[in-house]
Amino acid sequence: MSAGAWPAAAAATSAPLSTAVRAAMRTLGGLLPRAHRPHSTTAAPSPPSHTLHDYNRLLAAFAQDGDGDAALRVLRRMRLSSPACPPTAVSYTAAMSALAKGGRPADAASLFDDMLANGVAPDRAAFSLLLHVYSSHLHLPAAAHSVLLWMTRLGLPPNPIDYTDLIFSFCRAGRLADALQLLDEMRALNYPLTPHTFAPIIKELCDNGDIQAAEALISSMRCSGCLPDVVIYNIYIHGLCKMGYFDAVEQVIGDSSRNGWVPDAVTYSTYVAGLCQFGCLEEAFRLLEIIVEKGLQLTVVGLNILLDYVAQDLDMWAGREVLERCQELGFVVDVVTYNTVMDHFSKKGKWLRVLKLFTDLLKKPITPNARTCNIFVSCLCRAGKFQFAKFVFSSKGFVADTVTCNILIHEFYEAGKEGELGFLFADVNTGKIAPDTITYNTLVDCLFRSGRRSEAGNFVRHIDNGYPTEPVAHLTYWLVRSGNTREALRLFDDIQIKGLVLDSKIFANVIKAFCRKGTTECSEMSQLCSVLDRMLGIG
DNA sequence: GTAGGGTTAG
Repeated sequence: MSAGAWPAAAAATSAPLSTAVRAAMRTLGGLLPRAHRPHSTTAAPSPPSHTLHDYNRLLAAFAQDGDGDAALRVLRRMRLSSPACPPTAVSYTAAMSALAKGGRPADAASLFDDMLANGVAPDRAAFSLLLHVYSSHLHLPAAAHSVLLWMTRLGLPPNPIDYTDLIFSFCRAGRLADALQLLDEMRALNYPLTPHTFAPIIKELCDNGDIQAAEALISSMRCSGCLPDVVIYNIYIHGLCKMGYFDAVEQVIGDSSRNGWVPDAVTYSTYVAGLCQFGCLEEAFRLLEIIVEKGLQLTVVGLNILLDYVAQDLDMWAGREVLERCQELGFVVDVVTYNTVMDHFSKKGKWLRVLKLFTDLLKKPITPNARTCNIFVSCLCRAGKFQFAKFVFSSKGFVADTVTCNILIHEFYEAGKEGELGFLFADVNTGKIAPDTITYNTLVDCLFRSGRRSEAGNFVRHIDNGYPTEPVAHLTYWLVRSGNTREALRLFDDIQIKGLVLDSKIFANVIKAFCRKGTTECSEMSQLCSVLDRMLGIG
């Protein structure tokens, strides 16, 4: 290997080296790129030959770091070094693990094939990892299941964790029957069952609204000696909340100590969020008091959900009170909390309050994100502070994205200031911001509403390869609403002449527009009928 | 290497 091969890759990896990698590198000094070697005035010693153990240690360290490229280089080095040190199943497994952890699960799976092609027999751990990659990373439970059968045939019996992995994967794919069959197999094999095995099954049952089956399975756990823990009950409580069965939630929590578990912050946050979603804010607040009395907190997600509903259903000032109270109580708040509160103030037109929150945020160890910036810009526009918005947009450190672009287009058009959008389109034209379908929809709406009907039509004709569904649906809506139904029909002709299909979204908008017009004139009704005929393919 | 609640901007 050339001396230059590594440093470039090493420089590209900005993450600091982990202790594990450093330790392994000390052993393998000769493998290091020059850039990584400690400065030494003496000549480098001739590279020692490395043992399999050394290589595997290094691979294990790269696996921990998720550095797939480095692991692959080590494998190559093992094969090509002289004397050769052929990688074993352990080496391949570590490299697969590095690839999977580094976000390259497909490469990890194909490395398994390389191992076979190189005549190396996979061991149980290699099969387990392959099964894990298929089930958890690639979301391919059927492939993972075939790995399970394959290893069984080879006399390398899958362990309870392999089964649990696969059950999880089947459940996530909605294949409950397959998951239940595996559970039966585990029982038949007398494998120990843990809450980990049941959790995904109970979740799937709850997601399907099958509360009775979930409850029955939890009872069977109690009988079989696998005591359900707080995670199992939290999944169940979430299922109950989604159905609005709050009496049952009370009962499950009331029975908790008898059933040997203790409700935690997730239990109560789930319950609070459930109450909010059903509009039971008073109950949510009562519960909040109980949580505080118990010395527990809401999780930050739970708090954010509560704040969102409080601001929507009561008012923002109540939201602010809740926020302040929670901060007094030492509840953790995060950037989403701030975004939520800022957005609600923004919608109430309290831009100074938003500015205050934004500056408060900057003083805290919380980093604003793209949403924070967009909420801020949108708030300034809503308050008519267009110069301020432009200033923020072009400030250093402000990273505008497509959403910023959509906000600005919408707001500037609303205010009749579309002529000032040059600063924005400069960034779009240079490719700094990529427009998306919402950008196009927004532009169609804005063009039409500012009276530029034919421009809107031309625009839709020229986007992408012509007539993308959503902008067409928006244009259709406005045409019908403004009484230009015939023009909408001509638009449909043009689209169909081009060989394109009229999407149901387009017709949905036609109907919506007619409903909004609220007109019952005969001529209009016959036009609506001809549109409906088109929709049904009989026109 | 495995299970829970999952919120905010156009």
